[in-house]
Amino acid sequence: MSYDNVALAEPGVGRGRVAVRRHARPKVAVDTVLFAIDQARVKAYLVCLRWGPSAGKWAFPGGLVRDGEMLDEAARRELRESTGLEDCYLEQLCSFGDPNRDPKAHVVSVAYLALIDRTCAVHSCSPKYSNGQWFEVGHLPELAYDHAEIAAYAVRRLKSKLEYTNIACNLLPPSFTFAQLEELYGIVLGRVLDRRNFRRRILAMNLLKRLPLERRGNHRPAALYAFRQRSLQVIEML
Amino acid sequence: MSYDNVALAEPGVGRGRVAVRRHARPKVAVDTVLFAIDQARVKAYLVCLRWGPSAGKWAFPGGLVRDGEMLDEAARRELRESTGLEDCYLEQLCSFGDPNRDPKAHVVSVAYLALIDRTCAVHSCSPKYSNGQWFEVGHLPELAYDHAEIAAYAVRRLKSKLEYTNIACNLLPPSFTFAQLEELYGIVLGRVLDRRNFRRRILAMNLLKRLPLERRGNHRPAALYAFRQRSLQVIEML
DNA sequence: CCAAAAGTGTTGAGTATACACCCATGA
DNA sequence: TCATGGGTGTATACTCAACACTTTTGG
Repeated sequence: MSYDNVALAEPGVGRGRVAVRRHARPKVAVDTVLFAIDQARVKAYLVCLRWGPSAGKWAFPGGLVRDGEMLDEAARRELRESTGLEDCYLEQLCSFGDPNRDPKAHVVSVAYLALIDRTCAVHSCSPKYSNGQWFEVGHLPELAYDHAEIAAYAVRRLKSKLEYTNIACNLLPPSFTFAQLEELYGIVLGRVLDRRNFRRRILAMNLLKRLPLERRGNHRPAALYAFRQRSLQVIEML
Repeated sequence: MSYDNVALAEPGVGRGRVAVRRHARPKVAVDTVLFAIDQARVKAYLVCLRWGPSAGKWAFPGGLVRDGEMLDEAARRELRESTGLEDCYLEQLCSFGDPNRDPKAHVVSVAYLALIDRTCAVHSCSPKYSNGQWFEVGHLPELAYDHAEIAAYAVRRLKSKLEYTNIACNLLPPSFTFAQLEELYGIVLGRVLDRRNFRRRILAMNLLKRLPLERRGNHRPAALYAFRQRSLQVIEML
């Protein structure tokens, strides 16, 4: 590819033009869709932009990638600055590069999906933003840039990964009951699941280990489970 | 996100440093993995780099995205310049952003997957490259940058999409026999398929229409089929 | 009439779904 | 003892995989 010589090598592009262009290359940003389950709803964390032409609009936290920085490092850094989260599940979604997606400049955004197990884990909000808040997915406010598209993509990805990976472990506390797990699946997939069949299916995947503990409450105690691995595990379904 | 103010808003980064950084932002490139089936093998098109520290190494065709250019436009342009292809299936894979992936500069690459139905559709080779050639996937030469990783990702994506979309239509001529289709699946998936079961499965997906034509040859004539749609169609498997 | 590839059905195993009752606990 | 949620088994429909012979054509 020889990136450095590309402009010279491109047929039909004069040298004079190249010189001008050198400093008008697209920038790279990351934007992170952070999801958590709260009150039986999938929620996404949005920040309210303080500056620029989109000031006052809501968006996913993000920002420019620094020179020498890995993409996911950038995503983690922006997320930390906007939410105080030190560590969470993070996965790249897709890149969005419409030159008009940001009215001010050509910014290519690499979108990320992040998951945490409780909304209250989010504390601080960067001075970059005037506000930060959880919104129910499906009732998001009007979003800046092309973030509505990013949101739709993230929801689709979450749903599909729930079906063939152990990704759910990032939306639940370290130990949980089957009822909690089933509720999570029901909420995200948007349909009720048969308790017996659900339990069988999940156990067949062998993702869980039963803990020698029970959750005690007002009623019959419920066995607690944990995921065997917290790292992403894909279920083969040949 | 307010991209423009991000540097100022970042805590712990002094203003002096920011000024220096402004012109050292990562660049954006696209790299395209072009596949075709040839002689019962999956092949990928590689170009040999002429300039830069990786000169002499093979890589997927690609280059920097221009200001104001859509990502897929950039991928198509680079592909056109390197292969002469005017139009083909193109889909975004993933972005690769390791700052050390290119020894010369921090370049974030958005990888693309491209498919054509015959290797001989590739003609020209940009003066940017010293050579261009088809290689059997699985016997690729040593690749520049992180292109080996990109190659692995592209192969995985192709295999999985073959199973639940009509993507195969981009690897076949407009009309084809069931034997050709079955051969294609066998080659890409790397295993032999039962002819009767394969036919049943494919017909159940309802992706094909039977043409009122036959391919005549030395033996019994074979019915010709075509895909109903050439646009990407995802099969729901609830 | 022979070789070569095209085309076609059935059976059995395993998997997924639908469904209802008993259990353990705290109040 | 009752209300509440936790936990389990079975019968059936369906899907998927395995498998072999007949047909059509050109030479």
